[in-house]
Amino acid sequence: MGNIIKSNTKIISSNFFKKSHELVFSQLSLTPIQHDIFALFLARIEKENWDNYKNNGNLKDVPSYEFNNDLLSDWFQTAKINLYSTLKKPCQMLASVSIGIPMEKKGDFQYRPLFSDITYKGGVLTLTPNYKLVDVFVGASNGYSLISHKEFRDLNLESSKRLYTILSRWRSFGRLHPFSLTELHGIFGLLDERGKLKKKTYEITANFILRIIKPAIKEISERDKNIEFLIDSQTGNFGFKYTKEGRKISGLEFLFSWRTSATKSVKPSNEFTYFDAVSIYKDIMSGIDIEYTEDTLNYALKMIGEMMLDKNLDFEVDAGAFISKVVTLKSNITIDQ
DNA sequence: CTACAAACACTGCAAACGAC
DNA sequence: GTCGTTTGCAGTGTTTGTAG
Repeated sequence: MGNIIKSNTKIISSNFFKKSHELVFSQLSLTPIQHDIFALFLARIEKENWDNYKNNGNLKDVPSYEFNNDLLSDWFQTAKINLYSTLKKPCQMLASVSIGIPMEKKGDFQYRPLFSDITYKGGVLTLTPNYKLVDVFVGASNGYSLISHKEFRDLNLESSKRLYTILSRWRSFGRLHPFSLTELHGIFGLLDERGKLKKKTYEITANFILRIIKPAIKEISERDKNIEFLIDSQTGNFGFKYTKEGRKISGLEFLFSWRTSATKSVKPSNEFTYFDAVSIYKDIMSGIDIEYTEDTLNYALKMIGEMMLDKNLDFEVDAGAFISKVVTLKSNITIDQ
């Protein structure tokens, strides 16, 4: 095989992995362990691994990612001797999992397999992603969720992992707008390519709340002490509040607050990289409702000149529009305080 | 390290029941 | 009757134990 990204360290160096906006909202069903395998891959993938392939289009330059059993044992919180049992079934299924790509035209659909190859041999797991999904994996256009992988792995329920991803997306933003039921169905991976519910159980809202929302909130609150869920004083519901049309539940709002914001906890602002600035630029320009610290905004402003000169970016940098948005965001910060 | 199987936990579904 | 809640059951996924 061609371009193997070796696990040159026995640990994943960052505390976080990035999940692109496209991935978060794509149609993809995974079991809890499959989520962890996928997270392992996302924690290791870097845009630069794909430079050769992108330049010459040669499939031999599509990277594979290797993980040794020390790392795997830590990642899956199981003794090395159990790795085979832990990984076999989930990997076997994962090799045929495909992702539904959102299409412009209604009635069209497209699926692509996530991985082209998954091998476990001599205690080494090798993941070869589908080269057609690079942009989805590295998040070419939109923002991303910055997810603390330790807590993500600690969550046992699939729904917890999904909710945690969403809450991480708004980590520096205290209050998230209420979601409609349809939006929630999408977030929890319950919709097919036509936007219909895949599982008819969840047409009944109560089942959805009882089997998905409540357990997810409960588990996250137990595992991550950095997040605090609040009790809805009217109903006593823990961590969420209904929005209703008449007496029918039409959506809900998660009631939570992060004790630390991602921008503060990832690294101090003097350690921001150029890549962080690009991500911040994309987030702000796509109009996603995030609350930034003043340091963050200042840093992104400082890098805008460099971004304009960067020929590798796959989008046009509009410095004027960006600066005016940042000025507005900065004035909001001072109003709030 | 690999293989399989039993025990256990979770998910999806349906049906019964209660509040309005 | 409609919508929300609770409960039981069967199928699937995960964990743990045993053996080669």
